[in-house]
Amino acid sequence: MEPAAPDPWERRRQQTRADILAAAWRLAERDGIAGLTRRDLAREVGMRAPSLYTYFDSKGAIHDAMFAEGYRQLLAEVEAWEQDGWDPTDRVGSLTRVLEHFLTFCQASLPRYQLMFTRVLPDWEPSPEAYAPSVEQYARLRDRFAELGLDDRRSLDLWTALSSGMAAQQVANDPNGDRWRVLAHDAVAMFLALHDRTGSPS
Amino acid sequence: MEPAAPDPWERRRQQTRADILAAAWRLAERDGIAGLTRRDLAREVGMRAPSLYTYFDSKGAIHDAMFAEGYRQLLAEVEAWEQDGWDPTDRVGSLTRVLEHFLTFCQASLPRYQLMFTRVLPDWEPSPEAYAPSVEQYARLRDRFAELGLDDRRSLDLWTALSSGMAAQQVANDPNGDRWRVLAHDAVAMFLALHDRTGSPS
DNA sequence: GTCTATAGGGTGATAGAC
DNA sequence: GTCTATCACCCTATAGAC
Repeated sequence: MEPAAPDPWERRRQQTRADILAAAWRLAERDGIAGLTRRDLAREVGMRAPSLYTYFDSKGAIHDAMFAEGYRQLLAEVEAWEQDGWDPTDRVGSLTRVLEHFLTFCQASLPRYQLMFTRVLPDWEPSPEAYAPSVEQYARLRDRFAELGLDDRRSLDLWTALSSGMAAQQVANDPNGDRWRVLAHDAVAMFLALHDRTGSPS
Repeated sequence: MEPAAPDPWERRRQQTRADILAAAWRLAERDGIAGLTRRDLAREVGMRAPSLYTYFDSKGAIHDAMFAEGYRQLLAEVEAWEQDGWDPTDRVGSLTRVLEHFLTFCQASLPRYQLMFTRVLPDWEPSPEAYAPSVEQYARLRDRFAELGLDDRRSLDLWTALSSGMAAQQVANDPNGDRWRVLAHDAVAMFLALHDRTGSPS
């Protein structure tokens, strides 16, 4: 993200920031994303709480960085999924694989899921900069749907509701299982059946 | 809920509890469900914060009471919806009306929606007693689906994912509009199309 | 630059006087 | 039952030593 700075001071600063973020994810896995406190985080990296201000202006800035990191990871995984198995002539198979991968991604880290897709943090919302990758993700989805011949907003809205709903149910009610993930194929089949009959939602 | 107690002291106590709950909903509408504090709540009912402990053992107990109240309201509305317009011979129409009503219910009060269906409160989850009406609600849904000939868990899981996902999208992205609510008919049509073709999800 | 120490304002919760 | 006083914890932020 940041331009490569040959400045060794800047390099060290970025390294420390990365260390702090890694520690933040560790603590979030342990205590929940909302249980992350500056004191704990500082202790985890061997600092005192005020020293974190050198690297992050506020607690919100830490959440911003984690949020952006989550979307970078999602974007990277989406590219990998598409590399392996995206086929516009096989709509059912392609969408099913994407949905299954998405659910797996959500299950892989509960705090990451909560941070990216829910509003568990009452006093924080992503800054516009942190939000940008999320918008990019949506634009990418729209392009892929256009490839499949699904280019109306209603179809996309129905898909986001379906996929986000399945993720929410899976994470909340069967976090370590596959109760909803195994329904991915059915979900995609019914979604596409609607469009195959009428061309687009009535 | 509580057994009718002719004891006037107990009556007055229940009245005060009801007053506190009403004030809690007022403040939650104004400040968000997570912005509800005991000090504000006490001031709203003309008390000091510690006095609330006479009526609610903890802040969680207040959320419990609000949660249970929300499900009592939902149950009452569901019965009204079924009174007016439930017809097992018209599956598309019946489910569409239920879904539209459900989305309207979710939009009617953001704090109620968040309390009942999301986990915006990091340090609270409903007690088993408060959770009971939620289980009852699910059992009722299962019965109604059985009436429609949809009696397998997979169908029910797909439906909960679809309906909760639509509610989440509507509330989060178009809280005062109908962007997802107008898709209710399409959602139900595609859901039932899957079952009409195969009898049940493959 | 990085740290210690500390301040000021929130929160939920409790002890004990009245 | 209701109050005052207080505790423990969290947050943000700053002054000043090293």
